[in-house]
Amino acid sequence: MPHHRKTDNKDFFTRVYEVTKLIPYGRVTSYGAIARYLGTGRSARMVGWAMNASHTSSIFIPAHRVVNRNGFLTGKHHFGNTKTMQQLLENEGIIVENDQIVNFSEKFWDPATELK
DNA sequence: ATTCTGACAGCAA
DNA sequence: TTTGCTGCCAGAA
Repeated sequence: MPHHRKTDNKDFFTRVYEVTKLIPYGRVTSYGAIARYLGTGRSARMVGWAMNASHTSSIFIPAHRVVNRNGFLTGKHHFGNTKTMQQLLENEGIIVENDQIVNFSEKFWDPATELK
């Protein structure tokens, strides 16, 4: 990919969504893990941007399954209600205490090792 | 064209 | 252990 234009930017968001959609029900991953899987390991913040934009997408993107590297629900304020993200996770059997996922290592799904 | 901003992550203190 | 700073880089407050 020699060039990097607007269409490519859109591809980045699309690629982020593609990976996000593959996160299994009841599992979670991190912004950085998605970034690394896409080969842009230093663009974790951009993954956050993509999650923010995903809410306006007509396609369902399970953005609630993306948390920070320590399992904290750092994106909770970007859902309609402050409690929404946690509720969505709890609906999938994930336990959240003090904005952090319990047994995070067991729930963690790393695209780099799970996808081939 | 320029500047500002973050749903992060890593590391220095 | 915890906090604070810095690099990051695509969008647009």
